[in-house]
Order: sequence, then structure tokens, then C-alpha cells
Amino acid sequence: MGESKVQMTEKRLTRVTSFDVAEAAGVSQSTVSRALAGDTSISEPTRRRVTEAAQKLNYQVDENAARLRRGKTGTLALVMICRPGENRKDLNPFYFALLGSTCAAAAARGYEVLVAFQDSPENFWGHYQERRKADGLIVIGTSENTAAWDYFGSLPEGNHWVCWGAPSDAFPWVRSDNLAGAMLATRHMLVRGYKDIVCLGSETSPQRQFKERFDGYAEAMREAGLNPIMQRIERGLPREEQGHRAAADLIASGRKFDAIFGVSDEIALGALKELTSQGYKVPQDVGVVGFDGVRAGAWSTPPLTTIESDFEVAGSLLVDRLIATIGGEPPSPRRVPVRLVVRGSTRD
Amino acid sequence: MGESKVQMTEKRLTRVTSFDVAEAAGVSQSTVSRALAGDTSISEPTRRRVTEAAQKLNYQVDENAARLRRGKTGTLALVMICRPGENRKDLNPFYFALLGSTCAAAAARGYEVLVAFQDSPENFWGHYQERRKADGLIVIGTSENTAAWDYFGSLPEGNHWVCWGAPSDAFPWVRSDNLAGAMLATRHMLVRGYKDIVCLGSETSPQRQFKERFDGYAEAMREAGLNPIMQRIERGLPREEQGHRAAADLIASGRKFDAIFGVSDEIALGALKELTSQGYKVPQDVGVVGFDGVRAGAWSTPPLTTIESDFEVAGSLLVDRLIATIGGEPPSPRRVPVRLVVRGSTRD
DNA sequence: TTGTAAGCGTTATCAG
DNA sequence: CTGATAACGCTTACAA
Repeated sequence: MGESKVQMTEKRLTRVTSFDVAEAAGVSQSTVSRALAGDTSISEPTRRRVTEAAQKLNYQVDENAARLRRGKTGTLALVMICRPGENRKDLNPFYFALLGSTCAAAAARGYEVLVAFQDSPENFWGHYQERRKADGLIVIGTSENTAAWDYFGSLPEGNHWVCWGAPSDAFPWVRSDNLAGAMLATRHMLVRGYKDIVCLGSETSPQRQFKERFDGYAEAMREAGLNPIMQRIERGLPREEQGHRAAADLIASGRKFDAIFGVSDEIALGALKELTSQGYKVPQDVGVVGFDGVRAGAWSTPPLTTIESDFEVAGSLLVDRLIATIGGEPPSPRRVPVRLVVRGSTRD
Repeated sequence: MGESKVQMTEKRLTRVTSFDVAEAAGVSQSTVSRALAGDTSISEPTRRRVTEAAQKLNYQVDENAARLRRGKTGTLALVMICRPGENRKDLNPFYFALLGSTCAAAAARGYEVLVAFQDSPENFWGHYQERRKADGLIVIGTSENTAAWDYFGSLPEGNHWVCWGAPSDAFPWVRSDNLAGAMLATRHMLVRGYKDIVCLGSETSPQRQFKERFDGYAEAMREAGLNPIMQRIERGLPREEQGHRAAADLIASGRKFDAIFGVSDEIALGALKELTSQGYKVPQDVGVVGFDGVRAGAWSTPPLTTIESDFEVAGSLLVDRLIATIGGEPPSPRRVPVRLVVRGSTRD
């Protein structure tokens, strides 16, 4: 026993284990485990002794050992899909905001979040569950990166996951209420007296959301007895550049218009810039509305009227859906509510 | 053995272990471990057999078991400090960009990243190492949250960490080359013919960086035989509001000025808005330069001339410094290089 | 209410 | 070059 004490002292330099706490508290190791885990079968006096000993020794459970034993990790993996070759810092701010809300929601439910940015086959990786690094996976990103979605869409059965931005309706998605949002935006412009409203977007983009937003716009237009008009964006460019060019094309086409609905804020901002530089007055001559509620929209001149998703609900829904799936429930898609944020790019 | 086969089949439903691979490849379990870990002592034919068996069985190592045995996690924890009560999604975009670059750098070095957003004593938590959840910790955030820095500054000895935004020089920090950046900004304004340049900032803010930026500005001013002037921001407000008010105060004071150097982009943007709304023409009447290079600056009217840190270097430095510390090197602070980004808020 | 003991699935040491 | 075998530190039946 003398020897064992020396060993212990040496050991403590490296790591305090539940055995050390047990010895200090005068109980067995399993009692320590139970007491600290909050097991109700432990008597209060014992628990107190254990807790105090643990505190004094500065003991913390080794999560690796605990997880190995439990077979669960208490961790969710979060993969952010970037455009191929894109610098991580240039990721669309909308996704960063969603990342923040998702981490917050996970933390509120007692989960850790393992984050990875991925953009191309060299770094696609989703075997978090097989490696016991996480209990499930959240994938967030632009639909444009089809290779990425192909990859995650074909992960082995038994992998729990949810996603935002999926190009396929077959995936377990959470997404904005795009239809309602687009209708909100369009009706707002109609109410403000704009008539010739053009949508800058695409029905063929893998970005599912864009199609839905166009549909909402179109529905609101028809409701008002007006014809929906789509000015298509060019595939593959940065969003603001798409907006830029689409606006330039629209102007060049000679078509009459007095308002623009951009299917994303960055597209709308690009269009706004083009309009202004060509001498159009916004919101007097032309109204502009975007979709997403990115921070930059508040800084443009005029600041951009937009549709904003409820980020908190979005993060919570992603996490809750995933946890439900882990718990065995079948996946079921969800919509996140949106609201109109009126700023200066539409007239009073 | 017949029985063992049945067991195996049943087991495979739950999890494939290295034993299963060993059996399939006709080698011992430890050989599987070595072969898959790239141990050089394994012969090529054996390795091939093992690799194939692993692939066929869809085997992946259980990282929890591996980590328990190794005593290392291959993971870095990243704590983002928010303002108390602030919604996670509203975190300064600069920090989100840094988060992205840091994750990229960690991935490039073979580390996973565990991300947490923290804002107040209820959720301060940094015992990642003690719990064997990570090998070290990166803390990123505003110096304003002094409670947070007090907390992380007093983590037990033996915890490896680095930080960005530390209010104390005693912490193991990485930060922008604020002095050089501010001099760059100020000289740029001087060259463009501005003379009465006022700095919007603070020398007393816990935000160490602000003091350094003021110093750089002051040095460049004196170099040119001019007097540095500080217009103080009010403590505790959102940055843009601080800029707003400081600009308003400056105007109200009647002091002559023809340029403003904001110690952060959001402060500069707030000032820009105020100036414009009061009828000043930027950049003709007044020049404005910020610091940070946030995305929103590109969307303001006029777009904001600014100083941008090299995000990639920043992320790499944070990760490299931390890994070095984990490896036993003493901490040593580092500066991240900056560059001038000329946009429209300073005249030609 | 508490103690004993059996794993969880690896990696690493030690033979051979 | 490969095979036994002992940890790693915890959780959880099973006993008492």
C-alpha cells in the first residue's frame, strides 16, 4: 500500500481518475461515477462527500472513456459546404449566422458541436458516426455544390442527418418558408404602388429555394392580375455578380420595370448597385427587395428591404430534427417562418 | 467457432470492430490496428489484405477507443466569446470570418474543431482538456466581455490555449499588426490630401487593439507634423451606434475635420452614415477609413476604404501557436500582417 | 444504498 | 514482421 501511494502521487501529475476521488472520499469507484452522474440511488451525504473530493482534486470525467462505454458521443457534427476553392472566410454570411444559431441550439440541448468546412471531393468527409465522433450530422450549404450533395446524399444507411440548402426534396431538410416569404415581398411592393415587378432568379438552379421564391412571387403577381416575369441569373458566378449582370441585362432589354425582387440579398444588392450606377433612383424610380436578411443589406444605400428567416427557429429546428432522428423518429422536413424587414429600398 | 460466427453476424448489425476485420483478413487484431495506422513494420501484402477487408466490411476505427488509449484527442476547442445576451447570429462578422479561417487551418493540420459560443458566467466553460474533449483551446472574441476573459485567464495551469481579442498582454495572443495598419490608413489619408484627420476610438477601452490603432494613427500624424485628435466612443453600445454618436458629437463640437479614421469598420460605417445623413459628401468633403475588412464595408455608399488583416494567416497562426504550445513550446505572441484596401470612401 | 466486476474497442509493449 | 496481452478510465449489470 505504501508503494501504491507513491504510484498515486505520480499518477496525479498526469491525470486524476475517479479512483483517486473514490479513495479520497472513502467510497468505491462506481459510487463516484454514480454520484457525479446524478444517480438517484446515491444518498445525499455520500454524494456530498464525493462531490467535495472531486472538487478538491479538480477531477473531471474523461469523456472518451465515458463515451466508449456508453456508445454515445453527445456530439453533433456540423459540415458547412463551401463553393469549391472558396476561401472559408468568404462563405455567405447567411450561413455563418445559421452556424451560430445552430451551435446555440445544440448547446441548449446539451450537445457539443464539431464543425468542419468542406468544399470538394478531396475533403468531403461524413463518417462521423462510424468513427464515433458524433451521433449525427447537420449539413449546411449552397445547393450549387452538387458534388457535395451527391456525397452526403449517398452516405451509408443508418447515418442520422438533416440539412439546409439541399437541392433534393428527398433529403431530410429544414428550409425557409420561401413561398410565403416571396409572397410577402411581392405583396409589399404591390401595396407600395409598384406594378412592373421583375424577379431576378432562376427556376432551374439547383438552389431549390430559388424556385420556391419565384413561385411565391409569381403567385402574388397573378393574385394581383399581373404577369410574373423572370430575369435569369447566370449560373456559377458569385451572387452579387449575378445580380449585377441580371440587372444590366434587364435594363438593356428595354423591358419596362419599376421594381425588382432578388431571390437572395446578395443578388438584390448587386442589382441595386447596378441600378444606382446607371442613374436609377431607388426607391423612387425602382423598388428593390431581397431575401435572407444578411447584415450587409443594412449598410447599402438605400438599405435593403428584405425577407428574413427566423435564425433561432432555424437552428433549433435543425438540431431538434436531428436529435429526433437519432432517437429513431423518421425524418420529416420543416419550414422556418419568415418576416418582412422594411428598409429603404422600397418607397413609402 | 460455428457459434462465434453467428455472434459475429449479430454483432455486425451494431458495429464492425477491428476483430471482425482481423478475422476476415486472417490476421490478428493488433495487425489490423497497425496496418490501418500506417505502421511501417507491416508488410505490403498484409497491409493490402487488411485494407481490403476493412473496406469490404465498411470498417472505421472507433475514435473514442483510440483516443482513450492514446490519451490524445486530435481535436481543438474553439470558444467564440459573444457580448452578454447577444444573439449568436449577430456576432461581429469579423469573428465569423476568423472562425472559418481557423477551422480551415485546423483541418489542414489534421485536427477537428469543437465550437462553442459563450457569453456569460452561466455558460462559461473551458475544461476541454481535463475532460479529454480537446488537446487545447482557442478563444476568440471581443475584449469588452471582461468576465469572459477573467474566466479563461484563470483556467488551471497546464491548459494549452491561445486567443484573439485578449484585453491583457499577459495572455498568449495572436492579433493584427494594429500599429502598422493604423499608420497605413493614416498615411493613405495624408497622401490623398486630407489634413484634419480625427480618430474615432478609445485609449481606455479594454479592446487592446483600439489603443494600438490609435497609437499608429497618432504616430503617422506626428510624422507629418500634425496633431493627433481622438473623438471618444461611448462604452458598451453596439459598434455602429458608437460610430454614429461619435461622428454626431464631432460635428456638434464644431471642430474642423476633413477625415475620419474609425478604429473598426463598424464604427467607421456608423460614422459614414451619420456624415451622409448630415449632408457631408464622402469622400469629397470628408474621407473615411475603417479597420477590419468586413464584408458589409463593400456594400456601403461609398464603399469603405479599410485595413484588412490576412485572415488565412490569422487562422494559421492561431492553430500553429496552439499546436506548438501543446507540443511543449512556451507561448509567444504573434502579429498578423495587414493591408490597405482602397475603396470609395477616400478621394483619389 | 453501495461494492464487485465485466466490458467498451482501441493502441502499445513485449515476445517471438 | 506478427501475435498475445495489458492497459486506457469509465458505465452498468449483478450482488450484497
